[in-house]
Amino acid sequence: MTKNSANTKEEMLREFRVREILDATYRVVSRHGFQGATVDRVAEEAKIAKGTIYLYFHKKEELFKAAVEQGMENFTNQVRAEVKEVSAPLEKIVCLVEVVLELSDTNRDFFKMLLLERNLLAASPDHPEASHTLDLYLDHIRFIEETLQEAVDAGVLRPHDNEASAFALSESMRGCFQQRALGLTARSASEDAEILLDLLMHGVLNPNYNGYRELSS
Amino acid sequence: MTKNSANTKEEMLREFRVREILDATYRVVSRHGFQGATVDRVAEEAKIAKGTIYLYFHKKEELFKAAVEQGMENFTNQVRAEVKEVSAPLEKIVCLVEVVLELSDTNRDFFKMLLLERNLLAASPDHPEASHTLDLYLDHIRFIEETLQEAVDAGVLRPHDNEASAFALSESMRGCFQQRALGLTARSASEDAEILLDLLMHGVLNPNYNGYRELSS
Amino acid sequence: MTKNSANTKEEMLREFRVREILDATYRVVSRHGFQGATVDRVAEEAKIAKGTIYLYFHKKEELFKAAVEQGMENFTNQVRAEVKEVSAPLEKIVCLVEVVLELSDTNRDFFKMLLLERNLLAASPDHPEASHTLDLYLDHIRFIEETLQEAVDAGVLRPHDNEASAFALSESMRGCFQQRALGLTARSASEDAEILLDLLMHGVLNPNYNGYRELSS
Amino acid sequence: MTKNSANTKEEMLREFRVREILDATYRVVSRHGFQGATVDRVAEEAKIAKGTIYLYFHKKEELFKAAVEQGMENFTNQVRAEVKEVSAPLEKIVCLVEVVLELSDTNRDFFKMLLLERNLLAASPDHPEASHTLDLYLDHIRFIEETLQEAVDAGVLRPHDNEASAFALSESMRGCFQQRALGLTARSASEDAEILLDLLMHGVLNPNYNGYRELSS
DNA sequence: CATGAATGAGAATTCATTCAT
DNA sequence: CATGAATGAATTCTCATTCAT
Repeated sequence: MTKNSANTKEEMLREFRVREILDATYRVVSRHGFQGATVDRVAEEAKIAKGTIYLYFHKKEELFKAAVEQGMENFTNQVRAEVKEVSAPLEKIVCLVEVVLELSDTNRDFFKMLLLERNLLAASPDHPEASHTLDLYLDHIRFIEETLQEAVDAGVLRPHDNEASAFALSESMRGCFQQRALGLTARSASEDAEILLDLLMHGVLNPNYNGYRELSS
Repeated sequence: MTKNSANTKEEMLREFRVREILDATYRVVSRHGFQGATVDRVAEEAKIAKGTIYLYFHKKEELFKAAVEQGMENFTNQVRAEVKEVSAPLEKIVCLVEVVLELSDTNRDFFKMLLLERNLLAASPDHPEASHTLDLYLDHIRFIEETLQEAVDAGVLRPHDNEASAFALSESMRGCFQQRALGLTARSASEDAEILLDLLMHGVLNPNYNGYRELSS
Repeated sequence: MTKNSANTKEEMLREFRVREILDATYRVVSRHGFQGATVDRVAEEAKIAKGTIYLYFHKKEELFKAAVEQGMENFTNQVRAEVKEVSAPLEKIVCLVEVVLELSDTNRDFFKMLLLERNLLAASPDHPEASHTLDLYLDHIRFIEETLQEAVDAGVLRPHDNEASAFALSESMRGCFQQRALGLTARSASEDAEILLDLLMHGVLNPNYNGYRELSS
Repeated sequence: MTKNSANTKEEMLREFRVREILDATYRVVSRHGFQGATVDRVAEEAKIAKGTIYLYFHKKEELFKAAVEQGMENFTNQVRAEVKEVSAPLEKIVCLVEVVLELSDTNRDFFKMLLLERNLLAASPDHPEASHTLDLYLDHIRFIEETLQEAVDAGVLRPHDNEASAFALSESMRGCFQQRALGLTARSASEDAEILLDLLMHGVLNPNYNGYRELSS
């Protein structure tokens, strides 16, 4: 027990330091992008010595990977929490899209860097499949997939390839955010949400048109 | 006339060199990613001296920007050419999706780097709106938009926000390619095309479900 | 207090390093001239890593500017100190000329490079008037000017354009040193001093000649 | 004879080319300084190919040495020519000072670079005594010396160390020009000439002061 | 543990010089 | 002779990482 609490105390201190460093990294990346984010700058931002960072992260890449993953976890956890509040399957989907677009907007600076400059591979380019960052991304996709599946099970959505639509939805939302981050659109997050949902739900085919038979099996 | 042909010869030589260098860049990026792509490596790959590269590109960034833009142009031009062969509006859309997914697959290594690691801003981070790279991306989106519009005009697709669906489609295709590039799916490009088209056309809503009224305007 | 002394210790270490680097620079310049003085050579001479130099000087130019200015300051401070020892106005001038010529001789290698190869503008070519190096030069001139003025005030020298004679004297001394540095004369520094002083004091006109009236206002 | 005239024709072409290149060098140095003067720029300015320069000058240093020497020769030749027009010994000296200062002013850009940035050694740093550039400088000094000597012979100037006063005068004039090139004075060239001549002729000692005896032998 | 000075492997860029055409 | 594309050695500067205090 004593040892355990000692561990716990040390663990807490450690976690506190790690959090401080990651937050500093987060801010540095928001300001300078990943390219301009150096260990020096992170140390300065965190007001600790450069060497201290290496007590908690062995490699620079590890630090940035952790920062990215913390950012993604914060993001996906918030999305999950919000969606969990809703019970109706369809409402859940609506909520998901709205929350994703709004949250992206809130953390815009960091996400801008994350989505536009960084990638899921950088941390382990040779073994992409082993990347924890990738796992987080896939977990998020899976959550979308499950949310869609619930709606299918409830008969709200037609049966279809959930995984594919989850990917498509996720990337479409990413595209919407990218547009705004690049200043290419004046739409608000909620307007984007509405448009995307309409597209996802109804598709673009004219209901009065009957010539698509041969293409859709 | 003589002078003119001499000029042409020099021009051709120059273009040839530029092409050689860009191709080497292309290969180096495919192999090492943008992060690992140094001028030294490009020179070695092109089997020319490092200084020679600087005769054709003033800055490293210029070289990589040109390589990216050449890659994008090749890609979009091929897409346009293929789509142009088709006349029926709906078939055009089908063709577009299939060609994009198949072409991505063909140039997989470079596109993998381009889509996952690179961004549209790197070359001119302070004036994103002025980036030619971004223009190429937007031209591509606009082409998709027009293709969709033709189908709307023909009554095949319902009237809707073309631009948004163009973005969504483009990003969804990008997501599909990303999945394959990361080894996350066993589906073929044409299977992906079929699924994406089905999603785009019909959406996911169950036609027998009537509760979405309040959400769809 | 503790913090203060800690600061002092760090300050001292820093100053020590800076001094070491400047001394190495000094030696490298003496041996290779400014043209041949590279950061690599300075690092090697100082027996430190190249990167270390950049901890203390942001740019190569800054390093060399500092070395030049340190050299000039050492020089002018020594001149002032020696002249201060003397009180009689005329003796002061004699002392100044002797000390300048002798000191130049002592630091011959560095001054050779400084006077022959370097210029007062190099560090800030676009804003020569803002150069601290130039200020140091002008301070030196002003000191000579003041020393002359004292003698004028004492009635030892006739009233005349002090600034012009200060410049002329300074440049004449520079010329003397240059001669010796180039191996063009066998005279000693003190012989040069005597000759220059005679020239400065009496001019070259034959006192028995009366035809210069119309030229001298 | 034929061979001779052929030689002559070739010689003339050669000299013409050399002159063109040197003039271009002259202009490039005036504009960019010696540091910024590259072979590329000279070739561009002369509107010839870079390689052509190497047909006439084996090394870059040789080219710049020749340019400097041509500049100095033009300068000293003009000074000599003007002084030669005058016959009275004293007037000759006056003329010399005036012409030097005015000519410097006329070719200010080049001389600014020459005097402030360049040195007499650069072309042959290891064997300064062997430098032709140095010879030209010394010839100039000797000319001043002779001009002074004539005045001594005529009884206008008192007997004194001509060489030393020639050096002092030359360097004082150089100092005057430097002041103007650096924007440190508003005086005109002829005002400078007058002041310098007064200094040279009469020195600065107060004629009514008798305490300098022990210093002047 | 924390520090931050020192390190040195790299990376980009320049430019004098050569040489095949 | 003239050309100018190609070369590659040389140089500046950066920054992740280490380690003595």
